Amino acid sequence: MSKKNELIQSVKGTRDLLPADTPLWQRVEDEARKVFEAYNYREIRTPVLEQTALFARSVGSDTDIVTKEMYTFDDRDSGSLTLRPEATASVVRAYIEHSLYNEPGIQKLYYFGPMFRRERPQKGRYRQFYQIGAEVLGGDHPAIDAEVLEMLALLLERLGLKEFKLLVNSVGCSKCRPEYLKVLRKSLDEVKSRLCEDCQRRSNTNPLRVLDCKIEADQPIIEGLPKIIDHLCPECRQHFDAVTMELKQRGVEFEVVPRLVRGLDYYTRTTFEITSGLLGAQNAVLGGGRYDGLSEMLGGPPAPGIGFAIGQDRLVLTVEAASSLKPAQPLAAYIAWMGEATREAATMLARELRRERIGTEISYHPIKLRKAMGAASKLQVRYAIIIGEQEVESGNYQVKDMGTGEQQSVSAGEIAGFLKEKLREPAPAASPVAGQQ
RNA sequence: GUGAGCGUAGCUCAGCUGGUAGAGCGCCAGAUUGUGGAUCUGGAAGUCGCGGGUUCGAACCCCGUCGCUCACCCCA
Repeated sequence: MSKKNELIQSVKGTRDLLPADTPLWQRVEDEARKVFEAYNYREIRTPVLEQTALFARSVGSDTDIVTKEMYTFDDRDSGSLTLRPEATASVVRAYIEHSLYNEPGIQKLYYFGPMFRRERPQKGRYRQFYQIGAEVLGGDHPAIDAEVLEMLALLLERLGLKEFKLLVNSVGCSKCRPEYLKVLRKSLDEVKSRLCEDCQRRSNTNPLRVLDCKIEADQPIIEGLPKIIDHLCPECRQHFDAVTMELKQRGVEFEVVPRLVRGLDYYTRTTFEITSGLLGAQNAVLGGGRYDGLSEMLGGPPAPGIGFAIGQDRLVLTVEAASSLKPAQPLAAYIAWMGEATREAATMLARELRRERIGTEISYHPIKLRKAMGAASKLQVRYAIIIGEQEVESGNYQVKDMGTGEQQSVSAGEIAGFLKEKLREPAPAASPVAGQQ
């Protein structure tokens, strides 16, 4: 341990999720899985590493993600590779590569996993971050868009979240968007001088971004700018109207936000975002939209699609802030044994309980009963099982309810069954079990 | 890439105009050799982020550097 051994820390923007954190993450993942599968989505797992060209072509070679945020390196024999900054491109690539378009019906796919973007970290934004996402490929019916949003609303509801807003817009298609951009540029030229510095720059580089400006003083001016939903082609207009109508039918609350523009090039028509006031500046919990041309951009057949990505880090922050989920009861039982003469009996009981999926802890070396009870208490187990020489002799062990302090004698062979029966009942109010509905 | 704030014990933090480090919580042990959560007593644990400078003397002042956080940008 010389002083020269410098401490090695986790890489900037990455973090460890410790045992104190993971139950919430698991809970969010479990709920997402259940909801998605109820809507007939199936899981897909794609590599974290992809050819750089995949993202350059789909996300857009002029976007911030591609120009300055990707972790890219040259592999010895595979050319330029990139740690995925998002997963939609990968899912569509896999869809094409394995000809999933030949499967009957449309494909509904979901995924979980880490994404990588080299940005300056801040609250809710990390260099390795996690997304829970889904894609629907092979259909462009407005009912699909509406169903996706209905599903998302259900997921958030199941996670106990109420403070969120669904924002919806349409960004048109390759036919109507260029027309709109012309109109927007023209209007911007007239008002540009009155906008903030950033917006003046955006007017040239990315006029759509001006609509997303958060500067108070700019708002009245932005209000006056032409809206893309007023410049949609008849097909896009019809699609948008159908989506909003269906959302109303399904009882999904939403708000049409003409200024909602998404940052990735492949989006067409429906775009959406869900924001939470419980986050900081990075208030988007999830975002997504339709991408009807993406499959073709990647060399596949025409295959319209729509999808979303939930920022899991942000969702967890939101759930935490709303404290809508209670921590789970950690463990069911602790076995307290006294002296070497009781070791075997205790070990065998632990083995049996664990085989019966009853969470059990036991000391590896003999300790005083007092210490054992202290350990049981710290672990917050529901039951302590006491095995001393008397118990081994009689074959009846002491089972103590740590909540009430009541203790009873149960024969060794019946303990597993006894605990299983008891554990079926919810724990007393002092230690609620997560997610009981 | 830009800006601001903050780095003192495992955690949360105190430490006045520079005099060489403290509290609470947690942890360990004992009071209590077969019964936990309370209480009391004791204990372990700090290169005061790192490097340099000023000074008789630096956790404190100055410079640099690294890290974290938040914000801009952008996005999940």
